[in-house]
Amino acid sequence: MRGVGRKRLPESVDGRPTVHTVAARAGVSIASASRVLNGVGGSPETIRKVRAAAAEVGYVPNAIARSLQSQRTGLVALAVEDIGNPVYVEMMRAIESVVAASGRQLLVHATGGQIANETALLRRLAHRYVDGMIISPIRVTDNHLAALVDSPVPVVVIGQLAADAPVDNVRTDSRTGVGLAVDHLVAAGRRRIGFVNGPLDTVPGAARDAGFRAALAGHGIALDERLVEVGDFRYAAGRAATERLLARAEPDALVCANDLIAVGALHALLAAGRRVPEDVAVVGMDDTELARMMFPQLSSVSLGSAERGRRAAELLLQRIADPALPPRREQVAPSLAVRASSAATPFVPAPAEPAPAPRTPEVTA
Amino acid sequence: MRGVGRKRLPESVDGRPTVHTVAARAGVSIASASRVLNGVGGSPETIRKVRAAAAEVGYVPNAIARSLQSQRTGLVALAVEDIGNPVYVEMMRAIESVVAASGRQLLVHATGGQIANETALLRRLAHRYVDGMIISPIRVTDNHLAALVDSPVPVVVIGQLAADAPVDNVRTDSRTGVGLAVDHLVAAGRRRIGFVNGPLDTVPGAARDAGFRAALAGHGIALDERLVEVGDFRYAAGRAATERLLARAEPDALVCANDLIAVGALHALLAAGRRVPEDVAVVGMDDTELARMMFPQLSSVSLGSAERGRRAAELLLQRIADPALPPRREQVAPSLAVRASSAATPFVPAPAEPAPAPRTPEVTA
DNA sequence: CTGTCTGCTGTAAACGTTTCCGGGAGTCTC
DNA sequence: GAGACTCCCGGAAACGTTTACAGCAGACAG
Repeated sequence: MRGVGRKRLPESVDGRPTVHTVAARAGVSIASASRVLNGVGGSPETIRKVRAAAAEVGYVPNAIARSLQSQRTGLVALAVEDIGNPVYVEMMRAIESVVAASGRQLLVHATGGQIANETALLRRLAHRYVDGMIISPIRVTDNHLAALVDSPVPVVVIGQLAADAPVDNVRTDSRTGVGLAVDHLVAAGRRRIGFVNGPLDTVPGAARDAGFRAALAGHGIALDERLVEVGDFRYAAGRAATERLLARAEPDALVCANDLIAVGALHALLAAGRRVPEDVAVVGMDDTELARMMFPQLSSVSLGSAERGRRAAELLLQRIADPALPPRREQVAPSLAVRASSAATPFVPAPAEPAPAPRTPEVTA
Repeated sequence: MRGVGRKRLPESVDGRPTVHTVAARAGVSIASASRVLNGVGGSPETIRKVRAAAAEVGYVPNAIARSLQSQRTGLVALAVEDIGNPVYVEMMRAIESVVAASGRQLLVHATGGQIANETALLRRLAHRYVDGMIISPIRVTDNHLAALVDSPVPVVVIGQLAADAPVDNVRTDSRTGVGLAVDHLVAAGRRRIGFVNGPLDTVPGAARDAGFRAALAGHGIALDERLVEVGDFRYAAGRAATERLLARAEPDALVCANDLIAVGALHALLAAGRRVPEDVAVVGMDDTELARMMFPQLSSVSLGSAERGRRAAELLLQRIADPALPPRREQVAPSLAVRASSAATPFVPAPAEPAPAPRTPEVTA
C-alpha cells in the first residue's frame, strides 16, 4: 500500500486536528478550508466537503494561532484589588455588559492590592493576551504609572491619577463625597463625627482623609484626632478599627471609607451597646448592595461605581478601535443616599427598595 | 547613504519591536537574541549587546507568539455563575492561592448562569487561551456535558455531575447539608419549617429541594407546600420569595438555599414584624462571610466552598501536568455553623469571630 | 600537529492560523 | 468569438516566537 508519497494526516503535536487535517481530509487546500471555516467564500461543494471533514475529525480552531495572525484576542481584562468588595462587583457588572455587547469577553483578576502583583499582571496579560484592560489600582507608584503609560495594550484606569498622566482615566471625587456625608451629619445635629478610614498610603485612603478634614473645617468643627481610626478596606479591619476608636472616644456619628468598613463599624457599635442611629449615626461609602442589605440599612455615599465602570469600558473600546486617540479623562459626581443608619427618625424596617437600584441619584448635594 | 542592501529594522505591524528588531540592532541572529532574552546561553559579549538593544527599543515579548510555540499560556480560568455571590468569592480566593503558587494566573469569568454563555466560554477560552479551567455550572445539559468532556483543555467541574461523566469533579452533598439544617431546627423544637429555594431546574436547587423533603420525612413531619417558595439565588429574589411565603403561611423557621437568600429572608421577616430567632429561626447555606456580617448573625450550612476550590485547583494542576490521568472525583462534607439567627437563646451581639474563619467545622452532624 | 571536545552562533523549521496574489474556469457583453 | 468580469482555488507568505541542527572557532590532550 505504500506508494505514491502517501503523507500522514498532519495534526497538532498533541494529536488534535488542525486546519491541515481538515483540508487534507476534504481534499482541498488549507486556504479553502480556512475560508469555509470562517464562512467566507467557497463553492457549495467545497463547503460541504470541508464542513463534513471538520465535523468528522472534531476540528476546533486554535485561538492562539488565530490571535497571532489577527493581532486580537477578543478578551478584555479587569484588574481590581479585591473581588470580595461589592463595589468591584458592581463595577464589573457594568463593564461586563458593555464589553459583552461588543462581542468580547471579560476576564477578572484580583491583585490583592499589591503593586508587584499588578505590575506582574501588566507584564503578562498586557503583553498581548488581552486586547485591552481596565485597572483600578489603589496604590500608584511612578514605576507603576510608567508601566501603564507604555503598556502594549490599551489601558483605562479607574481612579485618581496624576493630572498629567497620559492615560485614559475615569475618576470620581471621593473628597467631595466624604464632604456630602459630613454635611448631612452636621445638618442632622451631629458634632462628634468620627472617621474610619482605609490605609493612608492608598490613593482613596488619602483622598478621603483629606476630604474629611476639609469638610469638618468647612463647618468650623475642630477635629478630635481620637475620633479618627485607620484599618484596611475590609470588614474585619473596619470592625477592629471601630472597636479601638470606641475604646477611647464617644462619637455621635461615624463616616466610613467604604461599605465594608461601615458594616464592621455597625457591628462594633451594636456589640458595644450603642444604638444606630439614635446614639451613633453611620454613613458608608460606595453605596453597594451591601448597604441595603444591612439592618439598619446603611446610608452611603455613592461614588457611581457602575457608572464609572460603564464609562471606562466605553473609553477602552474606543481606544481599542483607535489607539491614536488622545488620552481622555472623565469624572463621575458623588451623591448621597440617606437611609436608616443616619436618619433622624428612629429606625423602621424600610419597604424593599428597587433592589439593584439603577442610576437614580437619591439625594444629591 | 543608500548602499549595500540596507534593510529597515523589522518590527511588528503596529510598530512595536520584535525579537528581529532587537537582533538586528544588536547585530546578532534572532536565535541568539531569543536565547539571551530567555536567559539560556550566549557569550558575555552577546548578552551585553542583546540586553542593551532590547532596553533601547523597549522590547517586550509577544505572549501570544510565545504561547503558540510553547503550547501553554500560564493562565487558568474560573467560570462561575455570579461573582456577586460571596460563596464564589471564597472559592475564588482558595483557587487563586493554589494557582498562583504554581506560577500561573487566575482569570475569572461570570457566566450569569446561562448555558449559552458557558458553552460560548468553553468555545472561546478553552480553545487554547488558557491552560485549563475550573467551572462551577448550576445547570448542566447533555450538550453542555459533551462540551466539557471533549474540551481541548483540562477542565475541572465543581458541583454535581452525572456519576459516570468522565470529568474531574469536586462535589459536596448539599442534600445532606440541608438535612443538617433541618435536624438542627427540629432539635430546637421548630415544627413549621419553611424552605426558600433557588430555581428547581438548577442542579443545586433540585438537590436542596430533595434534601429538604427527605429530611422532613425523616423526622416524620408532613410537608406543608405553602411553606416552600422558590426564587433565584440572589438577595432580592430571596426577599420577595419570603414575602410571598409569609403572606400565606406562618413558619417558625426558614431554611434558605444560600446566604444571599437568607439575608433576603431575614429582611422580609424583620420588615413583617417577626423577631429572629424568637418567632422565626433562619438558617442559610454556604456559610459565607455575609452570614457573619448580618445582624443577627446567620446560622449557615457550610458546603466547604474554600475547600472545594482548593481541591479543584489541585486536581486541575495535576491534570495539566499529566492529561492522561483517569477522571477523579472528590467530595467535601457539609457542616453546620450555628449562630444567633437560630440559637435558642435570645439574640445578643456576639463578640467578633475570628473573621475569615479557617476550616474549623463548628457543629458537624 | 592532529583530533576531539566544548561553547557559540546562525539558518531554518516549526507552532496553526489568515490572507495576498496569481491562475484557471466559467459567464456575460459587445 | 474575443475581451472583460466574476468566482473559486491553491501556493506561499505572513504573524512573532522557540529550538533542532549544523558549522565554526578555540582549548586541550595525545
